[in-house]
Amino acid sequence: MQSAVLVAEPEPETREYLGRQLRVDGFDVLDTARRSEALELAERVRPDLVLLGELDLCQRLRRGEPGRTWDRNVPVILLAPTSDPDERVRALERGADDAVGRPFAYEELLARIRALLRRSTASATELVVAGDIVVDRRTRRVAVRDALVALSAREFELLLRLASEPYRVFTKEELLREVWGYRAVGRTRTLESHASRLRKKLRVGPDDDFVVNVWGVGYRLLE
Amino acid sequence: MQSAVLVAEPEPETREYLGRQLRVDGFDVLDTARRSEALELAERVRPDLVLLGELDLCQRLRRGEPGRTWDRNVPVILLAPTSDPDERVRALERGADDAVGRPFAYEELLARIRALLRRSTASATELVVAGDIVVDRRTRRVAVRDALVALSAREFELLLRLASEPYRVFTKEELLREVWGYRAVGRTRTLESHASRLRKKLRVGPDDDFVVNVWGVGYRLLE
DNA sequence: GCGCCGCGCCAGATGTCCTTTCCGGCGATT
DNA sequence: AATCGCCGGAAAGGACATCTGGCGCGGCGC
Repeated sequence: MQSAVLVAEPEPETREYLGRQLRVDGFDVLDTARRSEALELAERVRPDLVLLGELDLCQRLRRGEPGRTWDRNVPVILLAPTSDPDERVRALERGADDAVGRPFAYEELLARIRALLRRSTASATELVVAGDIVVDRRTRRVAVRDALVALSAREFELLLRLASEPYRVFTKEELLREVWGYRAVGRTRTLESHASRLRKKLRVGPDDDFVVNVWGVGYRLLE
Repeated sequence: MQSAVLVAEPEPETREYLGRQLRVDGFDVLDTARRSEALELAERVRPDLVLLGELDLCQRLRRGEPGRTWDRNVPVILLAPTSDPDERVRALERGADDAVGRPFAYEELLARIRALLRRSTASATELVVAGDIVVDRRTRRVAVRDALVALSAREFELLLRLASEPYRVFTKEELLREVWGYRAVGRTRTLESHASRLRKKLRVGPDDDFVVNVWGVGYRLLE
């Protein structure tokens, strides 16, 4: 999933440069030069992170304003006006999560954006997506085209292993070793039986066959 | 409440200086020069934040090690060896939440520590809400759909842990470790009987089942 | 000291899942 | 097309996890 970043920076060249770069790096970018528009966008779009060019906006963003309902807890990084550490300290004390001086190295800013997003969305979800199948390892829930599917413990572990590398073929020995912990060979019927049940449970539409057998080798997820 | 900071820094002068300063600023400080001791302290003391002097420890801290059970999600700030921005980028990419170069300004480091603690304990508010269940950790009162429920100390702690991340599945070992402080495995009956009692007490309506068992794994709050 | 309560633990009952077995059918090879 | 090995699906027994009522202990208030 793409993260939406709001860039509130009055200086046109920097703003456009950041917009371009961040889009290249896979973010949804909204940008504005005006303070009032920044707050309006924060309310309307609810960005995942805000890149601020001005310190006073930081306080307003954190404090909130009457009648406005943006997320006052949104992650914020401030682009301080100079390289003076005091300015970074001031920003951090006024509620910014991070602050970089100018001129800044884009690579470092990008790394800081990613680190902050990582921290603030931690434990939100741990999704493994393979085609139409979504596996949430935190809640251990599985959805096929938004239809929830109830799996047993082994079935879940088996699907998780297959979904971790969709299309790849896993040998039976591999699956028995990694999902069951079996060292010896020969208990393939156990695996086949589970694969069969998993295939059936994942069958939401009539033609669905997500768990695919590869003759003489093993199984894979998705054709 | 004081926050505990683990300072893992091989250079003696820096380590002692940081320890002194941070204590003055109201932190509980543990420090060590040795890597193995840093991991041991992370496990035993469970600090609220780690100040790292070496990059490789960052990865080990995040990845975890067999048999060790510290909080792999603990906030981490790296003291990079020089002022080279690339070193900061590398640290951030390897899982650190923040990175400052050397020499560093203590004031900025302090501000960054505070900002990171602010962000990472943001969810630890007084009122924990999970669906129809409201837990007030200050008064230790619990309400299910506005109906007050009386819980014992352990039941409250168990519910609090479950409610801190509703829908997430907790393994039994995890709950026994985090709620009871047990290290060894095998005392699952104790947990099960508390889970059972908690489930019963939270049952306000006839069909309520907030404490849900996940077969072969553990428990979660809410379906 | 006495009663009450919470806690940890136990054991029987209950329920779920895993494995194995059987059989029919398909794929590959000749 | 025949044969052999491999696989899918269903069903059943056994294995294992879980629920729950109850018991003894220890702490606390009276």
